Amino acid sequence: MSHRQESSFVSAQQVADLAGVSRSAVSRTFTKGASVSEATRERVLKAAETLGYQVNQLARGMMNDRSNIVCIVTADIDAPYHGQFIEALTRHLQAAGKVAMLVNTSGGSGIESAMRLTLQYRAEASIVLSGQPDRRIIENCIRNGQRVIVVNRDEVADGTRNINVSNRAAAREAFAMLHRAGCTRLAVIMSDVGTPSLRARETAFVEAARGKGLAVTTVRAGPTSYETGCLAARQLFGGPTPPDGAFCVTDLLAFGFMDAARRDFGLSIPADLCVVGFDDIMQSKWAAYDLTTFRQPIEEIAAYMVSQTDRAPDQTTSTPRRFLTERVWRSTVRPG
Amino acid sequence: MSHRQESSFVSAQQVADLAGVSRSAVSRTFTKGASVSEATRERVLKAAETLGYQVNQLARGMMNDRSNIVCIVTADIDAPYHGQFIEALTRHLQAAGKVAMLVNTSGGSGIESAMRLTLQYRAEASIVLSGQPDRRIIENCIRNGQRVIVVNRDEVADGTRNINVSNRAAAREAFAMLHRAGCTRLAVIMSDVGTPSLRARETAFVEAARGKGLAVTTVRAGPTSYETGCLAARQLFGGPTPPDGAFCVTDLLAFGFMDAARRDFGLSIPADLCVVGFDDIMQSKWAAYDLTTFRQPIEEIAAYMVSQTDRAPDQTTSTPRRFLTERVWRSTVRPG
DNA sequence: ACCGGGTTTGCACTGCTGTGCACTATAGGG
DNA sequence: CCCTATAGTGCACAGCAGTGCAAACCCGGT
Repeated sequence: MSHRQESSFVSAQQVADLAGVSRSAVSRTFTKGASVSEATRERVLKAAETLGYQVNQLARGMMNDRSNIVCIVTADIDAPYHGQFIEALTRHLQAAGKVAMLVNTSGGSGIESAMRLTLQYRAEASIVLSGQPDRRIIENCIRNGQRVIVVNRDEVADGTRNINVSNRAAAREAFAMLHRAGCTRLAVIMSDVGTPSLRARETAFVEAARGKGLAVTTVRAGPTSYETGCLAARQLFGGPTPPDGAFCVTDLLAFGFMDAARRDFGLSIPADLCVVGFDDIMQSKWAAYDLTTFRQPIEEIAAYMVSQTDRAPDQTTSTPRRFLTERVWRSTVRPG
Repeated sequence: MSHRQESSFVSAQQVADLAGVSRSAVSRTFTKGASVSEATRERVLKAAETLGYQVNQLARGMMNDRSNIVCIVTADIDAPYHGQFIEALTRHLQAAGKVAMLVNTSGGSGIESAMRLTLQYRAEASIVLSGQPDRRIIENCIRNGQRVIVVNRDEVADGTRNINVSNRAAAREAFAMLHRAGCTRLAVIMSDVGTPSLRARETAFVEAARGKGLAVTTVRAGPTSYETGCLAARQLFGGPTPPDGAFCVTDLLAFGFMDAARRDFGLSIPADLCVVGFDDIMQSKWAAYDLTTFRQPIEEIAAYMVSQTDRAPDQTTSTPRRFLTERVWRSTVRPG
């Protein structure tokens, strides 16, 4: 006889009652490596099947302090790059027996409220894809025994797992490609949010150009979006020094830049203008763009992040893991 | 004195010890509308701040059977349409004080395992964006007191909240637009997954054409993707009856179709070929495509879904809520 | 000083599960 | 037939937070 509301979750006690065993037996049936006889195990499974019982992970998590929840905190979920990243992360997490809690920081509430959610749900780890959480907040997470995994943030807080992508090397190579293609009036299409990884790409490109005695004009016309790319093109080609080679710190920016250059200024790519992007998102191989760019090994990064999600014995700061980008030759740069 | 490991989550007891009050007082300070004096409230808040305490939502959820977790189960998270949907959903969920658990069904484990997760984490509701969960599974969720919200599934199980989009009306209008533009050799670019909404778009278009005495050839060249759109174009324009008007049941298909038609067959749009899409995803307004299509009111749908997420008093089957799509005129159809 | 009314506070119980420990039953060997 | 090793089972407790209830407290009025 259940003392609970009719339409509420089935508990192990109810299964035990129906199967005529103790609740411990039910628990043990669903705990790997516990000692139950085959007979009762079957009785329990049958009763569970009848009632539609599923183990309460919330309670189980409270028991052994392993919620199996991992928080992904990010803004711009609808941006293609983030979408691909989230897809890979959730897939790998589930394969590892964990679940992803997706926390959107675009909603005005900001990142500190996101990290609070992370703690409230006792997530084992937080994967921060975008935004710069305050150092104090991160320290609080770590103090609570949570793992914090961070991409392309240079300042290493104690205990965070850092992941770097070879931004600078790729940016230098981007310059080399444009240089070999004979471009002399160079531009960097940048966004006005100062993410460390984007800044690294910009400065490395500028330095490489300076090494060859070439000046670069940088445009920051807004957030990291297609529209900002359009705007940048209009500023540059409407101005006094139209470029003949551009490095867009993001493929999304490159698309807007290319579209505006072609449609509003009648330029043809790569004849009049060479373009290099960064990320190699799904759209970059679409025929309308066919963008030469640098592939981020999202699958590998996601797999590594998930592996870092396990609570490791040592809390010491590990050296950041470095991932190499791979150059993807397509048709927006003239072959040298 | 804490008997716990050093690096573990802070509990209310520890806060109480530090503040010199009972644990109840701590609980009450963090419970809206409970009776605490201003003095102790401040002492508690101070201690909580010092220790970095956050309420354990897992335990709180176990108490009052309100986990505040809502599961979003979907495949193809990296598809733009899904990305935009997930962004809107998470934003609205967080504004309503809930969190999103993202369950990826692409990982081979399938949808039944996803729904199991949903139950295991005592989610208050499941929002199923793609895939057709077995009727038995849905019934199990409902029996457990969970709300199940489903898009464009015609078969109404008892207690699910259904949401429909005006697929058929839009498809009829798509035909009318192509007809007015003078197209006579029509095609539907379809995917081979039999989602009810996609099928509805196809059949309504075919019926409308038949009403005007026009035949339509349907192509199903693969899953709902850019590449499938390319393939469809190659099949159609390499075949005996190349179309001059195409209805793509998804914008993503339309992009592939247009790119292949332009690049591989030198067609110009809309002079040689008119194209209508469906969804109005972010990329549809990019200059390279500038696709005329039908906008799905994602923001409104997401808001409504989140509102349906609250456990309502009546468990009766509600009539499906219907959302109207809005025609978006761009440049891929000749003006009639 | 005493009493009444209202506000705080602590106790103890609940919800759900995992697990150490003691106990039972069973089988197998001498 | 009896003893022992072992597998299986149930009890009771832990873990964290919310809440009804009763006790304690504070304040003002007489």
